[in-house]
Amino acid sequence: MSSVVPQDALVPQDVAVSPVEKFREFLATRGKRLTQERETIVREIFAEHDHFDSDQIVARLSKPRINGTRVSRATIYRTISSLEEAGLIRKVARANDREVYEHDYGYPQHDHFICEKCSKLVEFRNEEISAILGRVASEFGFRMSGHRLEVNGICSECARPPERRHRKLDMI
Amino acid sequence: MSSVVPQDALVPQDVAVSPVEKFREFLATRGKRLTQERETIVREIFAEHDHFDSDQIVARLSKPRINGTRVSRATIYRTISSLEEAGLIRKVARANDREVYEHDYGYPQHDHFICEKCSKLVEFRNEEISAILGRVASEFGFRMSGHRLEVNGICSECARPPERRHRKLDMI
DNA sequence: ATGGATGCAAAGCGTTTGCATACAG
DNA sequence: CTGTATGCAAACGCTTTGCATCCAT
Repeated sequence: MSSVVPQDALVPQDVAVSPVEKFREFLATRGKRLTQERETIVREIFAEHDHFDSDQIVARLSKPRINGTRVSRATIYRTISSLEEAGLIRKVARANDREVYEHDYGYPQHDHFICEKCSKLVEFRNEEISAILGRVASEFGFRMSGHRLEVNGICSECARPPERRHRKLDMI
Repeated sequence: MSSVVPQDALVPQDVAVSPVEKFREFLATRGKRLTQERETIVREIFAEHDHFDSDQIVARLSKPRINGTRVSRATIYRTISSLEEAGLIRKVARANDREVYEHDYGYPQHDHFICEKCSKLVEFRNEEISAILGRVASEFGFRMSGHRLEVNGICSECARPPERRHRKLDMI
């Protein structure tokens, strides 16, 4: 699963507190602790800005690791749920029967193109949409808290007709 | 001025062919037949314009029926998949770990509010959004085939502060 | 001590599928 | 006859959970 972030609007915003710290605060409000395992998971998830599913994290953390904590599947699932509650991550889509998550903390609201051929997720941002939604919601007396917008179709790469490696060969 | 097309815009459009007939045509192109079971399922699904999940249809059709065919769970799942391929229905959301479908054939494109409290789905239609998406997609060289937009929040009913049945009682 | 956290394995649950049987053309 | 469709039950795959153990305060 790859994700392209072509717009500079989607680089991380400056956030005062790191995801780990943010999570610790959240846990504290629930009388819970930031354990070694939880911290490992958060660091792994926020190591780079990319979409992910639970199984990918399991794959990386649940087998004996040279350096670092090994974390069980159960704990990973439980922690991902907490991270979602904490607002650090959110579900963006479903692919291959798996929930796909992305960072929510420290990144601006955006939506996604999903290529029906290669399953690539491409982020895009558009102010107008949020604005319209806010307006439409209020017309319905609906108190909007967020939205999820997936645009399906074929990405430019997959749409390109199959071509030989070099254009000149086409002249045969 | 409202760009929202309220409920009555979402009544069925005049369609030349009934869902059953449309499905028969689709099946024909695949060398398949419209069986008694398949017809029963389509009729049940299109009996009224409402969202549904597989289990609801199973509940209605998979037990011995006084009048009408009984249909197995497997056939219902298989037929719902076909209906989706045929473009007669489409997935709109996921609720309680189940895919939620709606009629796609004969109804205009629209989006949904989803109440986080009562899970109610409210349809709304807005031309601007489609227009913007078309524009943004083309900027990305993305060939858009459709979209899925869920707006989360609290519906007007659930947002209303809890009040006693009759206002006069409030005066006690 | 004590309540929270982890890991393991088993259970859950919606959905899919293999297979034997039934059926339509 | 031959390919398709159905029903049943078992299989699947992701996710959740019961429970014994472990750990931090």
